[in-house]
Amino acid sequence: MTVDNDKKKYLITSALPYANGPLHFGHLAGVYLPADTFTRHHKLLGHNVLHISGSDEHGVAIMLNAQREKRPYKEYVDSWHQEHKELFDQFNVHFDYFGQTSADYHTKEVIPWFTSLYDKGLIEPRDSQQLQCKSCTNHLPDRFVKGTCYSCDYKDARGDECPNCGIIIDSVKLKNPICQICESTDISEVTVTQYYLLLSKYHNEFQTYLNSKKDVWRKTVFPFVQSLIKDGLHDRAITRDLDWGIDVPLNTPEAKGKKLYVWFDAPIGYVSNTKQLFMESGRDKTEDYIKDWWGNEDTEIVHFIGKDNIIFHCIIFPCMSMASELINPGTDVPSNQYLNLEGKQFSKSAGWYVDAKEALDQFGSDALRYYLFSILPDFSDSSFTWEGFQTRVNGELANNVGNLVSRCLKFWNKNWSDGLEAKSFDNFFNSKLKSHFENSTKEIHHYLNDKNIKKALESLMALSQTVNTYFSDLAPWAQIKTDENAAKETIGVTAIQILILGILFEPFLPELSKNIIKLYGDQVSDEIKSDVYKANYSSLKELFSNTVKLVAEPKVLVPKIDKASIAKFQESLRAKTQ
RNA sequence: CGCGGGGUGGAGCAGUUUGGUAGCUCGUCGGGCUCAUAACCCGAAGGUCAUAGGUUCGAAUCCUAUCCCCGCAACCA
Repeated sequence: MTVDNDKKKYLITSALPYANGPLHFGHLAGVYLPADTFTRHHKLLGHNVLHISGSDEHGVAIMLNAQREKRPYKEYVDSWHQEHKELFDQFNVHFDYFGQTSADYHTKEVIPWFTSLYDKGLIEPRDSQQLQCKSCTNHLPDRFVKGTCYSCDYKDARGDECPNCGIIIDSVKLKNPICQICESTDISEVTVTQYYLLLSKYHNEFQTYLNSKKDVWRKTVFPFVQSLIKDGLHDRAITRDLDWGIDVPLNTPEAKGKKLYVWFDAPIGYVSNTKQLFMESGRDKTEDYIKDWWGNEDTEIVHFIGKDNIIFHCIIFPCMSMASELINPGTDVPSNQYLNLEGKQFSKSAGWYVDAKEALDQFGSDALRYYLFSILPDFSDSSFTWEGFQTRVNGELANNVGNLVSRCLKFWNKNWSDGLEAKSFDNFFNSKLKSHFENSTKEIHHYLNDKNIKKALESLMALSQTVNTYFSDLAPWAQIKTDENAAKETIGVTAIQILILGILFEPFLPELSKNIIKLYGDQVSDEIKSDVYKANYSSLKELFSNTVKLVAEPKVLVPKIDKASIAKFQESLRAKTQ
């Protein structure tokens, strides 16, 4: 097994969840689960790795919803922040730091970004026309206004695009505009001054960066980005007239009352949260969050996101990072496609979603993680179905893995509860099995390094199946009648394979992994786990060079999902379609 | 000609970059086993790889054209 050089660091980020509503399976499968697995993998390999995320708490949508619920903004985002944090905990998605963009430390981190870009002449104020609702006084960005298309007279055109004729709409020109916030038609055009990030000035530098990603970024990412910039980069407004957000850090009259656009400050949250981690943990005071991590050439910066975030993570944030010279741009952006629900896109407003928390309470994290991994939308959209969930968990995880642990370890406990002596295990270490496990481990690592989580888990499941075959071929239940030592060896060697499987499952299903390892007792140290994960079996061999007994009676590790338990979820969705 | 993704045995998918006997999981059928969560193991059937042309000794894979499905992605986070 090759070991990466010690200098290399992995800075892994997960898209900041918007503190404005419940998270569903799409978020988990698209971003948080793959990121968690990738992180756990590198931690087990002993690499220097951080997984950073946090709540994204600014923006118009949050303002409007907080107003609707008549709650103070801060209280509103705090409650969603808490909610999301708990969900991640229950799903065993672990972050080294999960912060908030409404926190003071974040504001402090954002200001230098703005001033640096401003001082370099990459930010300037410009006037533009925008609609404003006279009734509720809100400014109306594209999505907050509807009206009649000025090209085809379609009555229900959106503020950004006409669904009928497909043209890109300039919302100011819409006929008969209607405010989407208060339904008023009393709308007028006003001139507003906003600050623009002059990405057009940065086109060549960005192009150089992009070219270097041709063979790094996924096929679903690189061509898309390339097509977006074929006409050059567009300048973007990065301020808004809102009363919730980070103040524009300028003392000019134009800046008064303006806030930074949420997408300007949000990605900086990755950096501010890293800094806050070091501040709070005091883990290694000498470790500098910029010098050692964000600005370090030996750091691989990996942004896990959904495809709706590509523009920001592949174009705007890299430009901001390079132009401000504050941090290095991302190395890889493994953007996933969308996960649908029973064939249709999740939609909170239409009620077409499953509250991840409710499902978790019913089924636990192993079953849901397993199924979500198996349908991970890494290269194309996929669909969550309750029937698929039941089939895959029962047919694969329960039957293949759960039952394997049961059949072997129960046999062991029933016949030799005092333990098995060293010679029962020894054969694993000089057999073909060992190299088989080494090769499989190598394959799994290869896929994980490639961020191909689905494939990695498939390899692991295939490995588990070979253990079932091994066990069946030797038939210890027959051996024990004629040659007890042979039976002991079958059980011993299978038990070792199960333990290794348990350790290899850690990045995917940490709960299951823990439960399997637990059966073998405290003697399976973190060091042994780490060695075994790297397919180095010497410490494991040492452990099994004594008599070993199981410390716990094996229970059902993976309960079957019965029809009745998924029925109520299916039922509530069916009600939504009527 | 808006852009992107996709169309492979009954279902869900891999394989397409670098052409060379069409693969996986589930389901179905037959057999074995009885340690185990009615689980496990072995074997079999089942595909003109959306369609039509073309290149080639050879095409799921390359080229051209057409059809169908999904999404909207620089002011939805």
